[in-house]
Amino acid sequence: MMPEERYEESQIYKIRHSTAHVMAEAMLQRFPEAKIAIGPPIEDGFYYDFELSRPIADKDIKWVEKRMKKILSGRHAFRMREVTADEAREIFRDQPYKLELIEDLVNGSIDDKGQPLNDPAPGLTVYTQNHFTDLCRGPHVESTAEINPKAVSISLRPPAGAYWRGDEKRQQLTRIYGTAWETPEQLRDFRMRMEEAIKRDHRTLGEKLDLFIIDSMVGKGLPLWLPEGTMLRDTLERWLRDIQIERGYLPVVTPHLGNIELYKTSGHYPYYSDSQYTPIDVDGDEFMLRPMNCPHHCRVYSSRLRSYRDLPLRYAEFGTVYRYEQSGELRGLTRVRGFTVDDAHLFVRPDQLLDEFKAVVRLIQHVFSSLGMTDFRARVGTRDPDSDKYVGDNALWEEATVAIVDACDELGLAYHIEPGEAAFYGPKLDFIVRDVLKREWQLGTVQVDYNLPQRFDLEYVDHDNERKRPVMIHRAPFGSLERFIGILIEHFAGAFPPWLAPTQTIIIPIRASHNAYASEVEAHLKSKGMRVKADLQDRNMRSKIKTHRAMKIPWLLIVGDRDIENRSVSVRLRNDVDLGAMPLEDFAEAALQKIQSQAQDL
RNA sequence: GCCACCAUAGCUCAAUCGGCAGAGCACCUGUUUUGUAAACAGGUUGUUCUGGGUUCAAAUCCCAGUGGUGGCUCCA
Repeated sequence: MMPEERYEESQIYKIRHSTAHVMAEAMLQRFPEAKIAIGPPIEDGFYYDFELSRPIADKDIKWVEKRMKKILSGRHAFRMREVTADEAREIFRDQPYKLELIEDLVNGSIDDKGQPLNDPAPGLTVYTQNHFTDLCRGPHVESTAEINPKAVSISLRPPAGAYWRGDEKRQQLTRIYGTAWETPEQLRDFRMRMEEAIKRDHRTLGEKLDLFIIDSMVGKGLPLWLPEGTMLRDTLERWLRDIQIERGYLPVVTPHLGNIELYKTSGHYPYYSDSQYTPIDVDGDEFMLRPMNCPHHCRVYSSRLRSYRDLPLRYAEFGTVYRYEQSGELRGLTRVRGFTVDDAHLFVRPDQLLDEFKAVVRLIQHVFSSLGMTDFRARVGTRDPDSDKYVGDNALWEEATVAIVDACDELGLAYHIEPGEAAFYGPKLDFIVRDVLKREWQLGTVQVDYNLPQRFDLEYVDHDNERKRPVMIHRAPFGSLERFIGILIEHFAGAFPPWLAPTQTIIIPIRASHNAYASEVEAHLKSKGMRVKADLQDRNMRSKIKTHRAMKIPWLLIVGDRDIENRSVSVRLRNDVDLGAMPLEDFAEAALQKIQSQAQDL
């Protein structure tokens, strides 16, 4: 692969950064009393945060956009100047956010525990274009002549509230988003990408394809799975369940609710109380909707005395968990309040850890590749050496981290290490997938845990007759069924490979007189295990084709007199390829082959 | 939770300046029997999200709430 140019050094980064300054200039002309905060480039564009005296309206945005284009057309140079701290304080004397930044730059900032985050900056620089000066490290374009006004827009994304320095206890500012490209063609492509993303939005497709709904009477963030969506979900579940049973996993089922003592023992309560629901009173005892499945599985382990010969024990459950999410954060299936984890907990001896970990990673790789999801990266989350929020002793952490990294190396998995991303009880490996909007989603996760075995006092009797502590591996290839299916919908734009398609084949009789044959074909394919329906409604053939095509059914079988005579079906694919007539048996064989091989094509 | 925007028939949307709430699709009833992207005719469907206010008059203006959308914060 070609080494990619770092975004921060690219021309488009400079364009976006400079356009952000131009937007700030135009905004100050519309809102002279505005206080400016920060305005960095981001993926696909830039933003700038302002404190405004009144809400910003669409007509303000239009005005500002127009003014920006005028400024951009003015061939104004971006001039950099080094200033002393006092000069900077004078320049920005009316800009409290800038003054705060200057102090942090001069002194080096510290976090709320007094730990230094940055060293003091060697010098301060300001950039000026036209009538606007901003505290800025740069770099910028030489002149606005390098920015094409026709490749800039600030009306594609609505303004949003954003807290100063991302801290919800501080002032909420108005964030204006913009996008800027090198050429108008690139801007047009970006618009088209956004439109494509909207077309693929799993919330729209989910409704159109009858997969799921979210009903306000049932509650926010609590999806209802319709029959078609449930078929898809069940297919995924059955598939993974079978794979897991082949690999020695043991299915268990545990309740959605548990006594609060369980979660006190596990440490989830009150440690994660922010994302848990208020306990429920049951005859004077407190019960909680479970936020995780692992405490229940620990108690399954504890149900009898274990020998070293019993390990590894791999308990698997599609376990539904409930977590409080702030209402503004809920989104379709990708962020919900109740969801099902394809969970398993492996209880292993320390000497089994590496092999078991590798087997889990192989399983996850198999799951992703079977679904054609190739745009993912792996992240090894290790602990932050300067933090004390972790449990367990250093030697065990070191051992677990080495096991994870060795496993990745031995499997040839591309990964990068991120200190500070570990769970509090152990290091982990996360699989991060990119969707069509280029948003990254954390899906599968594997975590090594020394903490819960200790908290639940889990033991096994080793061959030397000593009681020892097992290690736990938490793992979930999908992460959450809901989120995973949401991403699958967008990934396939609703056109699922046949093995996943809720309905695989629709049979369309040309006339009512062909209904009997259509039903016969339906029964035949059903007996072979296909998900198939004959559409016998009193409507004409063409309108049925239109309907089922829109539902992205993989195979449409048209049957008429000629087909009855030859015991054939006329096959039309959802991508509008017409395969013509073929013997029913040939179709069944070909379709089953595609289904059984989990083919991506038709 | 916070900021902004939005809410009209089952769905997608219209309704000029505050002046009788409409269309397409869907659905129902007939007619039609069709070889690959919507047959024809007729019909049903409304607490204009909820509650309050302004007005002779409110889908439309104002206030509050509920729900949705885009962000922010958080994410075991």
